[in-house]
Amino acid sequence: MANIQQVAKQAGVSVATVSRVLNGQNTVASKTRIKVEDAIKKLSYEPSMLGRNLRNSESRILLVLIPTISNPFYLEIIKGIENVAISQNYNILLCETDSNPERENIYFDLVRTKMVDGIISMDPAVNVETLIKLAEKHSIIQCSEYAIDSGIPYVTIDNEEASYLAVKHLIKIGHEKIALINSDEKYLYARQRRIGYQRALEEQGILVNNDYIIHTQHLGFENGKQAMKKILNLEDRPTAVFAVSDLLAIGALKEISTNGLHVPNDIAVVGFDKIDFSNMTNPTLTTIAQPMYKMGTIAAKMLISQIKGEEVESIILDHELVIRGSTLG
Amino acid sequence: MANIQQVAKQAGVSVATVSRVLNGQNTVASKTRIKVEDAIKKLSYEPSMLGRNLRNSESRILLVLIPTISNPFYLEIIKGIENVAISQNYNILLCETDSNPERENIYFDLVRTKMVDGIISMDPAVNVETLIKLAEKHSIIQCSEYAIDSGIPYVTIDNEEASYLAVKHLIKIGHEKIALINSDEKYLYARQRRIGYQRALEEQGILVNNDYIIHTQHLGFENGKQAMKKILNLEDRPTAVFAVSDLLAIGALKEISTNGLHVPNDIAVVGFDKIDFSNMTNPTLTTIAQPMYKMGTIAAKMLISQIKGEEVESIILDHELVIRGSTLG
DNA sequence: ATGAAAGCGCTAACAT
DNA sequence: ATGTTAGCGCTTTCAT
Repeated sequence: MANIQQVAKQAGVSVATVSRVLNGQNTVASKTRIKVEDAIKKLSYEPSMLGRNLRNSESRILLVLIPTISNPFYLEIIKGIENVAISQNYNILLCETDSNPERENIYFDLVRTKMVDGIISMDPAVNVETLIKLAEKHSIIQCSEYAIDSGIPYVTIDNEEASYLAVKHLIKIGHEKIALINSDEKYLYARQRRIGYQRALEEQGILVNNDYIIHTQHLGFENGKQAMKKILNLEDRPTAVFAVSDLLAIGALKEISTNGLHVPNDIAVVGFDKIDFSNMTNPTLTTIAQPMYKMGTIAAKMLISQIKGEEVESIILDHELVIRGSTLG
Repeated sequence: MANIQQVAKQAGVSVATVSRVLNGQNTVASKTRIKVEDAIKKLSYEPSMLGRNLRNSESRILLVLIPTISNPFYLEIIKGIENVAISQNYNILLCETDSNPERENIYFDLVRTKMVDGIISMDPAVNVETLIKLAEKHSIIQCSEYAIDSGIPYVTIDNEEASYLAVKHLIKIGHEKIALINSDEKYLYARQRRIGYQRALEEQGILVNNDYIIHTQHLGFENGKQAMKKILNLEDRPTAVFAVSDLLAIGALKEISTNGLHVPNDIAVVGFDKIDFSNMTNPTLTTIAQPMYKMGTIAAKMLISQIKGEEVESIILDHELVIRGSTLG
């Protein structure tokens, strides 16, 4: 493994000149440049990022924190982040926290120890106090889930409005007994989506029935099945269900058909996220589309700006209702 | 941001002693150790990995190359890799190649420039010659897809046997007209799986009908739908389909029911991988289970051993047939 | 246009 | 048990 010294020697120039060639500076005479390039080729030299990074005091790595890689919701976001990162010569370290504070702390150390230059946090369960403290000295962006007034810039959607839109759609097609499969309301987005749900009902003079609101610990398929089981056992069975995640909704779909009922004739279902799989079910799933890819690109751009020392502002992106088989009689 | 010098000064010792404390060496008197620890706390010092990595000539990052993050098959493998990596104080850089050689080369540079310590390649479309050349100087493991006699250690399953098992199951439950949805046979696993398919048929004296073999460019849901469309248009329509990926099979499932046919009564379907979603469809999917998590842990352990300079041997893991709704009348 | 030299933060060999 | 010091590979300031 050649280093910059050997290249300099081979080319008969100083290391400074080699470095200049490496970094594309135009202060090098083209004759010299060619000598250096020849030497580089001859020694098949590759500059070490370890040296460069130490010197520049950067790692050119961005840390992306997600609760679990199993929810496809995050995949599109990650793609967006990755594409921006690559184009700006950054790489991304993808880390699953499993919403485990201990594990999270290990990952936070990555920025403290300069192993990464900044963090995009997508974990709703993140310890906000720790995050705020970390943000004093390091570059941090929140994506999707965020903390109000934390001073940490975020990119997200209007959860309350989106939820309102979903429920209003169900009401419009004739439903009044609408259940909500929500996640734990310790999360901001869960509280916001519940409020949207309630607002849609109340606006139409429909009484909110607390028995119709089921909380789940995670956003997975199994949680959706379990929640739907409870709903099907209700005395006054709902005719529609709004689940705050597609995976939950798909679990609900499955449980409904397992019980010999039909979607949407017996029970209509609406999900949230528009993951790829929401189009693969039978029937296909009506859902709220989030601009996940865009969210990712914006989060990455924000983080990189912040790393450069620029001011960045939070952004709220648009959502959209996608009507498909699960609400189309 | 304090550095090791300032800590040494604060504690009234040399930088060497601070370094010893940092690295848990037992040659430090406990009195001195306490002084150092106090100084570290007081200055809220965090050692810089940039300095350490340069000095140790390592990055403690493993590169994981996957063709696409959209196929959940990779997710479980990644989890396995990640858990082993973390336990050994490594981190993983996850990179999508999109089976694009250009992009791949950018990622290969990561190991050439010491940005990562080694590579786990899972891309079937990887340029084998480049990979072999790279493996001369760097640590590389192949996972799932591999190159025979390349000298690069790999962990995989017996694709031919697995495919044979799947088709034999279909024959056993009474099918003779069995279609194969395969991917491009430029990939080794595709060739192996086709051989297994043929062997199962021929062993039972069933003639291989080339019209029954459909090739797709990718392993996605849409590809499965398109392939199934072709199969449904066949004059002598098959009564069963074996798809070499669950996503393909799920696409097939969808296309079959779109056409008003029933699975498994009209057409039975078998997939491959046992991704989570294969249990969420209606009917659930019969499939070949690959030990994905285990594959990931083994690949990671192999790579880390190789980085340490140890010899490692390739491993072939067990597969299993999981019989579910799509082949259960 | 080019070179000499300092220094980023750390570890380890060697000296005491 | 602890300190001194060289050096990992690079970039950049300052001098020429």
